[in-house]
Amino acid sequence: MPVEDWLPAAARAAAIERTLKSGEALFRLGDKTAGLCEVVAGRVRLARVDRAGREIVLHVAGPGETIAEASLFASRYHCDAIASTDAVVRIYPKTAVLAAFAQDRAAAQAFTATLARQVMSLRTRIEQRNIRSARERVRHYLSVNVGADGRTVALAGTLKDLAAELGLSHEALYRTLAALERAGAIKRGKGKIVLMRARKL
Amino acid sequence: MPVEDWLPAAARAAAIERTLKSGEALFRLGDKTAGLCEVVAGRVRLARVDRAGREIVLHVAGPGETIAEASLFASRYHCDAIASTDAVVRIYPKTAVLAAFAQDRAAAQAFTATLARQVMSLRTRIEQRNIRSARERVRHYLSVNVGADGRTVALAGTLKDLAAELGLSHEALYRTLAALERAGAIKRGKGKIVLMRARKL
DNA sequence: CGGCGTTTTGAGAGAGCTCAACATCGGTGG
DNA sequence: CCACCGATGTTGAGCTCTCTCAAAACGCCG
Repeated sequence: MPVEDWLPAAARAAAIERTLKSGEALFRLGDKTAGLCEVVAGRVRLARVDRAGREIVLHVAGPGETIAEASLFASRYHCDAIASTDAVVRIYPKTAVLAAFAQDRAAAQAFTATLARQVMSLRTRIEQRNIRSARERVRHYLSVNVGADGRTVALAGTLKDLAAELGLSHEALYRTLAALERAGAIKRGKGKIVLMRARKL
Repeated sequence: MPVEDWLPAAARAAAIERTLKSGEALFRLGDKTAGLCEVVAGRVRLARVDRAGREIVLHVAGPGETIAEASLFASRYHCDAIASTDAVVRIYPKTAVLAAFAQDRAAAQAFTATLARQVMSLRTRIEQRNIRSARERVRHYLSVNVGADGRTVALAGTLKDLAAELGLSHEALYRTLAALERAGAIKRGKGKIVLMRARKL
């Protein structure tokens, strides 16, 4: 849900805009929280680094999406936010947003509903990450992310990015997609995947 | 955070109490949502069933914890809730809770903060589920769930339950715990695990 | 004591990861 | 316009680790 639809103008007016180069960090785990953040352009990923030094992608946000909602109630960030492409973000300071919620009940409730939806989508992601099989994981991703036509899945970034988002090695993803295409289950296009025969997935 | 601390008495008065036998379902995916649910006694797990017929545990709630928060804003449940032990739950009807939030701003904000925390803990769980290695996954679980003393991890149910919660086969969990104990990293007691040498974990 | 579910241990197979080599593509600069 | 370069995309081979199937020891409760 777009920020303009529910965040009162007073809070929106306090926004700070910031541009990020690809690979640049918006914030790091442990930094003090600034506030709610909306992605205006590009893509920003939330990630943590495991003890083996590998990055674990928790979420990828595109234009219109917000990140760091939970940080309104925390003093420190609990993960990294890094631009996956050149990006522009708007930061709504914590105090301004909380003040707006105190005055505008509808805004507060809309925000709560947003969080509730996020909880559901995170559960879905847990379900995905619990799947060991690359094929099933890809299948699950495709079925969750089909567009309105029910057959097309738009790909935001590179396949390598997707592999990271899926928690697979990029080789495994390549192989799985190739196998699915060979089997006639999908067709790959530039920046998209079209489901051909759900039966074969 | 205990429900009594933030939910207004008016909403609490509308609660319906229900007892569940071990294995009994509180609700199933697709059922119409009733409202917020608090676990009074026993343990209730949230789970989905994957297409291979295996159950994927999304969360296990114990006494004092609430489940189905997100369902306040949805019309259908998006996962199953099943009693892992004999249990008692209190259901606060959706309308009563939403009405309370409309009147009591502090309650609404406390609820929002609860959701925000849940988002964070779900992210942590995604991180965990992304780990392939059984050893690392157990290590992650232990480090996230150590008690106040920093060395003891209380186990709610059986090791088999824990294996399901971790998304591991129970054999893998047994072997991993045995190996960690042999290495002197942990010590197992009844219903608990004590960390001995974090170095060896 | 008998029965059932949990806890253990063993062996084998499958699947993804890692390392490695190579092809492709887009952008840059001569 | 073309050569170069880095990153993405692709494929191959071997290894490791977990899963699965099996079987047995253990513990608890009637």
